[in-house]
Amino acid sequence: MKTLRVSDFSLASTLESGQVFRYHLGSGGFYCVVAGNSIIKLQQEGNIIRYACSNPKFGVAIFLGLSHDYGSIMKSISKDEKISAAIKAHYGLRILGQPVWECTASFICSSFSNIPRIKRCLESVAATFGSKLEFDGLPFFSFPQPQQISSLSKLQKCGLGYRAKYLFEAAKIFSGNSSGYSLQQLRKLSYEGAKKRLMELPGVGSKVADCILLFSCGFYEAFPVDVWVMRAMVGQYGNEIKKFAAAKKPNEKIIADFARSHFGKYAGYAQQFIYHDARTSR
DNA sequence: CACCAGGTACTGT
DNA sequence: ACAGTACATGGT
Repeated sequence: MKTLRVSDFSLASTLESGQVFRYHLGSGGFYCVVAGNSIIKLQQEGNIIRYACSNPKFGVAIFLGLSHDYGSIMKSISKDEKISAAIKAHYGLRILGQPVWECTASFICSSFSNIPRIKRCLESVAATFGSKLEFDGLPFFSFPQPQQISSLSKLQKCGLGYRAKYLFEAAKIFSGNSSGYSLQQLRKLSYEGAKKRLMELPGVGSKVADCILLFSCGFYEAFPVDVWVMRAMVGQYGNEIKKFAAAKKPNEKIIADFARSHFGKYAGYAQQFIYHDARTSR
Protein backbone atom coordinates (compact mmCIF):
# COMPACT_ATOMS: atom_id res chain seq x y z
CA MET A 1 0.00 0.00 0.00
CA LYS A 2 1.42 3.36 -1.04
CA THR A 3 0.56 6.78 0.27
CA LEU A 4 0.13 10.19 -1.31
CA ARG A 5 0.03 13.41 0.64
CA VAL A 6 -2.69 15.62 -0.81
CA SER A 7 -4.25 18.97 -0.17
CA ASP A 8 -7.36 20.51 -1.69
CA PHE A 9 -8.56 17.06 -2.64
CA SER A 10 -11.73 15.11 -1.95
CA LEU A 11 -11.66 11.55 -3.22
CA ALA A 12 -15.39 11.07 -2.64
CA SER A 13 -16.46 14.28 -4.40
CA THR A 14 -14.11 13.58 -7.27
CA LEU A 15 -15.25 10.01 -7.89
CA GLU A 16 -18.93 10.52 -7.10
CA SER A 17 -19.47 13.56 -9.33
CA GLY A 18 -20.49 11.64 -12.44
CA GLN A 19 -17.21 11.85 -14.35
CA VAL A 20 -16.42 8.18 -14.10
CA PHE A 21 -18.64 5.14 -13.87
CA ARG A 22 -16.57 2.04 -13.16
CA TYR A 23 -15.94 2.39 -9.45
CA HIS A 24 -17.49 1.22 -6.25
CA LEU A 25 -17.10 1.92 -2.56
CA GLY A 26 -16.08 -1.21 -0.69
CA SER A 27 -15.30 -2.01 2.92
CA GLY A 28 -13.09 0.21 5.03
CA GLY A 29 -13.82 3.29 2.95
CA PHE A 30 -11.80 1.93 0.05
CA TYR A 31 -12.90 2.81 -3.45
CA CYS A 32 -12.07 0.48 -6.30
CA VAL A 33 -11.79 2.19 -9.68
CA VAL A 34 -11.12 0.48 -12.98
CA ALA A 35 -9.53 2.76 -15.56
CA GLY A 36 -8.65 1.05 -18.81
CA ASN A 37 -6.73 -2.04 -17.76
CA SER A 38 -5.67 -0.63 -14.39
CA ILE A 39 -7.37 -1.24 -11.08
CA ILE A 40 -6.86 1.28 -8.31
CA LYS A 41 -7.92 0.68 -4.73
CA LEU A 42 -7.80 3.81 -2.66
CA GLN A 43 -8.93 5.47 0.52
CA GLN A 44 -8.66 8.98 1.89
CA GLU A 45 -7.98 9.93 5.50
CA GLY A 46 -7.57 13.66 5.81
CA ASN A 47 -4.73 14.64 3.54
CA ILE A 48 -3.43 11.11 3.09
CA ILE A 49 -4.42 8.86 0.20
CA ARG A 50 -3.58 5.21 0.72
CA TYR A 51 -3.68 3.26 -2.48
CA ALA A 52 -2.62 0.22 -4.43
CA CYS A 53 -2.67 -0.09 -8.20
CA SER A 54 -2.55 -3.19 -10.35
CA ASN A 55 -0.47 -1.43 -12.97
CA PRO A 56 2.86 0.04 -11.83
CA LYS A 57 2.97 2.25 -14.93
CA PHE A 58 -0.40 3.87 -14.27
CA GLY A 59 -0.14 7.50 -13.20
CA VAL A 60 -2.43 7.64 -10.20
CA ALA A 61 -1.71 11.25 -9.31
CA ILE A 62 -2.31 12.42 -12.88
CA PHE A 63 -5.51 10.40 -13.09
CA LEU A 64 -6.79 12.05 -9.90
CA GLY A 65 -6.01 15.55 -11.15
CA LEU A 66 -3.52 16.13 -8.34
CA SER A 67 -1.17 18.07 -10.62
CA HIS A 68 -3.71 20.86 -11.08
CA ASP A 69 -3.03 24.20 -9.41
CA TYR A 70 -6.24 23.89 -7.48
CA GLY A 71 -6.07 27.11 -5.51
CA SER A 72 -5.50 29.20 -8.61
CA ILE A 73 -8.24 27.44 -10.54
CA MET A 74 -10.78 27.88 -7.75
CA LYS A 75 -9.84 31.52 -7.40
CA SER A 76 -10.22 32.05 -11.14
CA ILE A 77 -13.73 30.56 -11.34
CA SER A 78 -15.04 32.04 -8.08
CA LYS A 79 -16.83 34.84 -9.88
CA ASP A 80 -19.95 35.05 -7.70
CA GLU A 81 -21.53 33.80 -4.51
CA LYS A 82 -23.45 30.97 -6.22
CA ILE A 83 -20.45 29.17 -7.63
CA SER A 84 -18.51 29.93 -4.47
CA ALA A 85 -21.15 28.14 -2.41
CA ALA A 86 -20.97 25.08 -4.69
CA ILE A 87 -17.18 25.05 -4.46
CA LYS A 88 -17.38 25.29 -0.70
CA ALA A 89 -19.90 22.45 -0.55
CA HIS A 90 -17.73 20.10 -2.61
CA TYR A 91 -14.29 21.46 -1.96
CA GLY A 92 -11.59 19.19 -3.27
CA LEU A 93 -13.56 17.94 -6.26
CA ARG A 94 -11.12 17.59 -9.11
CA ILE A 95 -11.44 16.87 -12.80
CA LEU A 96 -10.01 13.45 -13.51
CA GLY A 97 -7.68 12.59 -16.38
CA GLN A 98 -9.29 9.49 -17.83
CA PRO A 99 -8.25 7.24 -20.69
CA VAL A 100 -9.64 8.83 -23.87
CA TRP A 101 -11.22 5.76 -25.42
CA GLU A 102 -12.94 4.59 -22.24
CA CYS A 103 -14.22 8.10 -21.60
CA THR A 104 -15.52 8.33 -25.16
CA ALA A 105 -17.25 4.97 -24.93
CA SER A 106 -18.70 5.83 -21.53
CA PHE A 107 -20.28 9.05 -22.65
CA ILE A 108 -21.58 7.55 -25.89
CA CYS A 109 -23.45 5.18 -23.57
CA SER A 110 -24.54 8.04 -21.32
CA SER A 111 -26.72 9.91 -23.78
CA PHE A 112 -30.40 10.07 -22.87
CA SER A 113 -29.82 7.59 -20.06
CA ASN A 114 -29.22 7.66 -16.32
CA ILE A 115 -26.21 6.96 -14.16
CA PRO A 116 -27.23 3.60 -12.62
CA ARG A 117 -28.02 2.28 -16.06
CA ILE A 118 -24.82 3.70 -17.60
CA LYS A 119 -22.85 1.87 -14.93
CA ARG A 120 -24.63 -1.39 -15.67
CA CYS A 121 -24.08 -1.00 -19.40
CA LEU A 122 -20.36 -0.33 -19.01
CA GLU A 123 -19.89 -3.26 -16.63
CA SER A 124 -21.67 -5.43 -19.15
CA VAL A 125 -19.46 -4.19 -21.98
CA ALA A 126 -16.37 -4.88 -19.87
CA ALA A 127 -17.57 -8.35 -18.87
CA THR A 128 -18.38 -9.18 -22.49
CA PHE A 129 -15.26 -7.85 -24.23
CA GLY A 130 -12.70 -6.91 -21.56
CA SER A 131 -9.85 -8.98 -20.23
CA LYS A 132 -10.35 -10.83 -16.99
CA LEU A 133 -8.10 -9.52 -14.24
CA GLU A 134 -7.58 -10.27 -10.60
CA PHE A 135 -6.51 -7.77 -8.01
CA ASP A 136 -6.51 -7.93 -4.25
CA GLY A 137 -8.16 -11.33 -4.49
CA LEU A 138 -11.12 -9.97 -6.45
CA PRO A 139 -12.10 -10.42 -10.09
CA PHE A 140 -12.29 -7.45 -12.47
CA PHE A 141 -12.67 -6.86 -16.16
CA SER A 142 -10.58 -4.30 -17.98
CA PHE A 143 -12.44 -1.84 -20.15
CA PRO A 144 -11.97 -3.31 -23.66
CA GLN A 145 -9.71 -1.67 -26.16
CA PRO A 146 -11.62 -0.67 -29.31
CA GLN A 147 -10.28 -3.69 -31.19
CA GLN A 148 -11.72 -5.99 -28.53
CA ILE A 149 -15.28 -4.82 -29.24
CA SER A 150 -15.51 -7.27 -32.08
CA SER A 151 -19.17 -8.27 -32.31
CA LEU A 152 -22.17 -6.00 -32.77
CA SER A 153 -24.60 -8.74 -31.81
CA LYS A 154 -22.80 -9.30 -28.51
CA LEU A 155 -22.66 -5.57 -27.90
CA GLN A 156 -26.39 -5.35 -28.45
CA LYS A 157 -26.88 -7.67 -25.49
CA CYS A 158 -25.21 -5.19 -23.12
CA GLY A 159 -28.32 -3.06 -22.64
CA LEU A 160 -27.13 -0.07 -24.65
CA GLY A 161 -30.27 0.14 -26.76
CA TYR A 162 -29.83 2.18 -29.90
CA ARG A 163 -26.38 3.33 -28.68
CA ALA A 164 -24.89 -0.09 -29.41
CA LYS A 165 -24.36 0.63 -33.07
CA TYR A 166 -22.86 4.05 -32.27
CA LEU A 167 -20.36 2.48 -29.90
CA PHE A 168 -19.55 -0.29 -32.36
CA GLU A 169 -18.87 2.19 -35.15
CA ALA A 170 -16.87 4.46 -32.87
CA ALA A 171 -14.76 1.48 -31.79
CA LYS A 172 -14.03 0.68 -35.43
CA ILE A 173 -12.93 4.26 -36.04
CA PHE A 174 -10.75 4.32 -32.91
CA SER A 175 -9.17 0.99 -33.87
CA GLY A 176 -7.17 2.55 -36.64
CA ASN A 177 -4.15 3.63 -34.64
CA SER A 178 -3.56 6.54 -36.97
CA SER A 179 -7.17 7.61 -36.59
CA GLY A 180 -6.28 10.86 -34.86
CA TYR A 181 -8.14 10.09 -31.65
CA SER A 182 -5.20 9.56 -29.35
CA LEU A 183 -4.69 11.96 -26.47
CA GLN A 184 -1.53 13.25 -28.12
CA GLN A 185 -3.30 13.93 -31.42
CA LEU A 186 -6.29 15.61 -29.82
CA ARG A 187 -4.07 17.73 -27.59
CA LYS A 188 -2.38 19.17 -30.67
CA LEU A 189 -5.67 20.73 -31.73
CA SER A 190 -7.50 23.72 -30.38
CA TYR A 191 -10.54 23.14 -28.18
CA GLU A 192 -12.82 23.82 -31.14
CA GLY A 193 -10.74 21.67 -33.47
CA ALA A 194 -10.67 18.72 -31.09
CA LYS A 195 -14.40 19.07 -30.50
CA LYS A 196 -15.13 19.04 -34.20
CA ARG A 197 -12.99 15.94 -34.61
CA LEU A 198 -14.78 14.12 -31.79
CA MET A 199 -18.19 15.08 -33.16
CA GLU A 200 -17.37 13.14 -36.32
CA LEU A 201 -17.86 10.01 -34.23
CA PRO A 202 -21.34 8.47 -34.26
CA GLY A 203 -23.21 9.11 -31.01
CA VAL A 204 -20.95 12.03 -30.13
CA GLY A 205 -22.67 15.38 -30.21
CA SER A 206 -21.76 18.64 -28.54
CA LYS A 207 -22.41 17.56 -24.96
CA VAL A 208 -20.68 14.19 -25.15
CA ALA A 209 -17.72 15.77 -26.95
CA ASP A 210 -17.37 18.31 -24.16
CA CYS A 211 -17.39 15.53 -21.56
CA ILE A 212 -14.61 13.73 -23.41
CA LEU A 213 -12.60 16.93 -23.81
CA LEU A 214 -13.01 17.87 -20.16
CA PHE A 215 -12.61 14.49 -18.47
CA SER A 216 -9.92 12.94 -20.64
CA CYS A 217 -8.20 15.56 -22.77
CA GLY A 218 -7.45 18.43 -20.42
CA PHE A 219 -9.59 21.02 -22.23
CA TYR A 220 -10.93 22.78 -19.18
CA GLU A 221 -12.87 25.32 -21.20
CA ALA A 222 -15.21 22.52 -22.26
CA PHE A 223 -18.56 23.09 -20.57
CA PRO A 224 -20.91 20.12 -21.03
CA VAL A 225 -24.55 21.18 -20.80
CA ASP A 226 -26.93 18.40 -19.89
CA VAL A 227 -30.43 18.74 -18.45
CA TRP A 228 -29.10 19.27 -14.91
CA VAL A 229 -26.62 21.95 -15.89
CA MET A 230 -29.21 23.61 -18.15
CA ARG A 231 -31.74 23.81 -15.30
CA ALA A 232 -29.16 25.01 -12.79
CA MET A 233 -27.67 27.63 -15.10
CA VAL A 234 -31.04 29.02 -16.16
CA GLY A 235 -32.19 28.99 -12.56
CA GLN A 236 -29.12 30.73 -11.17
CA TYR A 237 -27.95 32.92 -14.05
CA GLY A 238 -31.16 33.40 -16.04
CA ASN A 239 -31.05 37.17 -16.12
CA GLU A 240 -27.37 37.35 -16.97
CA ILE A 241 -27.80 34.74 -19.68
CA LYS A 242 -30.72 36.68 -21.15
CA LYS A 243 -28.54 39.75 -21.30
CA PHE A 244 -25.64 37.77 -22.77
CA ALA A 245 -27.80 36.13 -25.44
CA ALA A 246 -29.63 39.32 -26.45
CA ALA A 247 -32.94 37.83 -25.27
CA LYS A 248 -32.75 34.72 -27.41
CA LYS A 249 -34.00 31.63 -25.62
CA PRO A 250 -31.09 29.84 -23.98
CA ASN A 251 -29.85 26.75 -25.72
CA GLU A 252 -26.87 24.55 -24.97
CA LYS A 253 -24.42 26.69 -26.93
CA ILE A 254 -25.56 29.96 -25.39
CA ILE A 255 -25.20 28.49 -21.89
CA ALA A 256 -21.71 27.19 -22.61
CA ASP A 257 -20.57 30.43 -24.24
CA PHE A 258 -21.97 32.44 -21.36
CA ALA A 259 -20.21 30.12 -18.90
CA ARG A 260 -16.86 30.60 -20.62
CA SER A 261 -17.28 34.35 -20.65
CA HIS A 262 -18.37 34.34 -17.00
CA PHE A 263 -16.07 31.73 -15.40
CA GLY A 264 -13.10 31.97 -17.74
CA LYS A 265 -10.84 29.30 -19.19
CA TYR A 266 -11.52 26.82 -16.40
CA ALA A 267 -15.29 26.99 -16.94
CA GLY A 268 -15.36 23.21 -17.17
CA TYR A 269 -14.31 23.01 -13.54
CA ALA A 270 -17.21 25.30 -12.66
CA GLN A 271 -19.52 23.06 -14.64
CA GLN A 272 -18.54 20.04 -12.58
CA PHE A 273 -19.33 21.86 -9.35
CA ILE A 274 -22.65 23.04 -10.74
CA TYR A 275 -23.59 19.56 -11.94
CA HIS A 276 -22.55 17.80 -8.75
CA ASP A 277 -24.19 20.42 -6.56
CA ALA A 278 -27.45 20.22 -8.50
CA ARG A 279 -27.49 16.45 -8.18
CA THR A 280 -26.62 16.28 -4.52
CA SER A 281 -28.81 19.06 -3.21
CA ARG A 282 -31.94 16.93 -2.79
C1' DC B 1 -49.38 3.71 -17.87
C1' DA B 2 -47.23 8.00 -18.47
C1' DC B 3 -42.84 10.19 -17.63
C1' DC B 4 -37.84 10.66 -17.14
C1' DA B 5 -32.89 9.66 -17.73
C1' DG B 6 -25.32 13.50 -17.99
C1' DG B 7 -28.54 13.72 -26.12
C1' DT B 8 -27.95 12.58 -30.88
C1' DA B 9 -29.30 12.00 -35.61
C1' DC B 10 -32.38 12.96 -38.86
C1' DT B 11 -35.90 15.65 -41.05
C1' DG B 12 -38.28 19.68 -42.70
C1' DT B 13 -38.51 24.73 -42.88
C1' DA C 1 -28.89 27.90 -38.85
C1' DC C 2 -32.91 26.30 -36.22
C1' DA C 3 -36.93 23.78 -34.27
C1' DG C 4 -39.33 19.28 -33.99
C1' DT C 5 -39.24 14.34 -33.46
C1' DA C 6 -37.86 9.33 -33.03
C1' DC C 7 -34.99 6.65 -30.54
C1' DA C 8 -33.91 1.52 -26.79
C1' DT C 9 -34.25 0.50 -22.19
C1' DG C 10 -35.45 0.32 -17.41
C1' DG C 11 -36.96 2.53 -13.25
C1' DT C 12 -40.65 5.08 -10.68
